[in-house]
Amino acid sequence: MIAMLVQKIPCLCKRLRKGVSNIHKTTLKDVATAAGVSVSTVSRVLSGSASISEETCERVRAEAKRLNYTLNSAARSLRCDRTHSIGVVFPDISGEFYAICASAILKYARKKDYAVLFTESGRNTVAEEKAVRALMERGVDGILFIGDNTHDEIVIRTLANEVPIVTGDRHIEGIPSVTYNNRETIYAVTEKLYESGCRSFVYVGEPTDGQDNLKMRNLGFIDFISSHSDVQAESIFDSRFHDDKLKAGSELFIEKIKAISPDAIITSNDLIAIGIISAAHKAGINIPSDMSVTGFDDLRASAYIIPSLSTIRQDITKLAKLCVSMVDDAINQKPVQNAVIMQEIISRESAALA
Amino acid sequence: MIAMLVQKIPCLCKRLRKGVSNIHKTTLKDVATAAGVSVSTVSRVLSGSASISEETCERVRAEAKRLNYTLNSAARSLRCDRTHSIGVVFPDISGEFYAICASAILKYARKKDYAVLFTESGRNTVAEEKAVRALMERGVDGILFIGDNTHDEIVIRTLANEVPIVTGDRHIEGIPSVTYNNRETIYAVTEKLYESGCRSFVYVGEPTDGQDNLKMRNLGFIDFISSHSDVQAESIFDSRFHDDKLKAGSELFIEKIKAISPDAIITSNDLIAIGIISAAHKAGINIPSDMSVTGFDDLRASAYIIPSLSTIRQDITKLAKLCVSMVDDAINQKPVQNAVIMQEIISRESAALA
DNA sequence: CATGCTTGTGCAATCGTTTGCATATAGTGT
DNA sequence: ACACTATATGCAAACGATTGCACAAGCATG
Repeated sequence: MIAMLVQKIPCLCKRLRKGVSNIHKTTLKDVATAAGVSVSTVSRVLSGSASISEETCERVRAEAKRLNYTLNSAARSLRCDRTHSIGVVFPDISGEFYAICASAILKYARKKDYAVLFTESGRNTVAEEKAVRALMERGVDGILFIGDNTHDEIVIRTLANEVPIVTGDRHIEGIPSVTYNNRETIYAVTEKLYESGCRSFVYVGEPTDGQDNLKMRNLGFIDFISSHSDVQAESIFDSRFHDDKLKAGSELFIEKIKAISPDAIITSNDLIAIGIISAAHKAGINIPSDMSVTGFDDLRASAYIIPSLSTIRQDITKLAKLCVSMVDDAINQKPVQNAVIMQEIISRESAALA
Repeated sequence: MIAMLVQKIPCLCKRLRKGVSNIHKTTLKDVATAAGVSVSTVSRVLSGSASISEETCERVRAEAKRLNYTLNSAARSLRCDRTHSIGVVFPDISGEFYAICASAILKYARKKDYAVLFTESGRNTVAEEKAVRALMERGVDGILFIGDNTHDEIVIRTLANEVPIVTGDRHIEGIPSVTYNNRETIYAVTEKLYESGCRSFVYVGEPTDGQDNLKMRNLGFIDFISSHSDVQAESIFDSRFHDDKLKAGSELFIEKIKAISPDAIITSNDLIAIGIISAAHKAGINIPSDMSVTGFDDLRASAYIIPSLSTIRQDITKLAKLCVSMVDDAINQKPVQNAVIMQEIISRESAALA
């Protein structure tokens, strides 16, 4: 009986609007009627876009408040072709770096009155394209791509013709971006280790396919090594890091690094470093007296683990702030300029980098 | 000259629409013209909402694809009074728990074709109200409140009359919720420590004002203690944990816990536990031989720190999945039922909980 | 007093989609 | 051949906010 009734109702929309939940949302029209003026006047009062007499203004505002008027932003978006929202594409929002970045983006976006639509690419081209398509359907005013991306630049380039785009922690020629000086920093770290006496090094990181940051970090290492003939060095790229960096770091140590037994291990990530330290500890190897280990990111816990981790800090808040402000500028047709943020070397117990 | 020109243009919207960036977005009308049918037919084909001849369908779909048609969801929202989006309010999205939760929400929401609008309350009533207001303006179909909240229940209760609401990791009488069994779990943890020989305990956590989870955790502790006369126990609530749990844990240890020197420390958070362990290590106190320490949350790094942390795992993915599915049900007027998720005790090196 | 400017307000079109209703054509049963 | 249904399509009215244009009233200038 009830099933039949439901089936007979032809229009889901109408049903929802007028049907079961009949909380009528106050519209401009309601306010206009209540205040005895036209809809246009109310609109102008509330947006402050024209000269309206003080008296009318007050009456309208009072009624709007009394009736608990809430703007219908779908209507505004339709009319103005502007949603006041930005889309953000992360590889995966759950990592500490991206989570902090997301939080900061939210903060700065709110200051500029943008709503934020987050999506995850899951480091998967197909998923990312779908996510971006959804963002475009939602009519975001601009899109932020944060972090490494496995997918083709061409997608972003094409997209850039339709909507303002800014990339964070990544650079694509011709697209506004905010990046870090990865190469120089790793060079400096290697140099500091050298100065403190290390002569054999292992660089450990994820495979660098298509990820410029990781490439740059390794290049910084190579830069130093190739200009110093008295050192031994090796780079290990392991795809297991894509999944669980901590576990992979641990496994990698047991399999390979222990045999090489270098003076210092430079990693591209704190989690990898923590995994290695954990495995080294179990193997009876002391960090840093037997071997130095450096991380990358300065995770919140890195200062508190034992031994505390020497690492590289990236100012994530600055990245977020710059990204939001750049995409805002791009949306408003203002000129934008690429930015590079300097990383900071943090010396703690696991390696002497002072 | 140019400045004058810009000033003379009266309508920002029109300017944006027809002006500088004149990329005309394909509409139903364009597709209709191209396919030689009416707008309604195109709409029906693309939404599959009515019987349309196979031939017409194909022609329309082909044209839509050729012209790269993208739905204007503002228009649809306006017409149907439904945005297919949900709002999510977090205290702060950058913590590991919330970040993982956000990621999972994104995943399940996408499966049900919802866009997600995240906001942060910053544990601040005023900010939260503003955030919620923004969500309402955007016309979200439902709202998820995740995590502890400092603000008044009344706000949520009032809101619940306007829009479907589900709370995650928190319960408010009369509002659908997904929660964890905090009280029982901490009871069980205390019991296990007791069984392994501990007789003096310190419970360490944030002040529990208005945060039921924290209250429940401490109550589980109290439950056990008050039913066993042969133990010594104390609860310490420290407001410094609101800021930097790691650092505060460390300071608290040095100031107080060291003097008490209990057999076991039960904390309400992994970070607090890590801070304490770090300080204990510096003070020459061995965990767990001198003192057991338990955490709460099972952060990713907790298995890899030294000593590895015994803690309590909450299935965050399950929480997210249930929340999304419940709010979806609520939106579609289906009945919803509160859910409680069981926590899991993880025994590692820092305390014997097996 | 005629003209022009300023200020305050309303009318009505518009944004792109959805959908109730009308209609046209084809097919079925008697 | 007639009525009747099913299928396929179009027409036009909404949804709520914005804004160009029109216009009225008030005021100042020559």
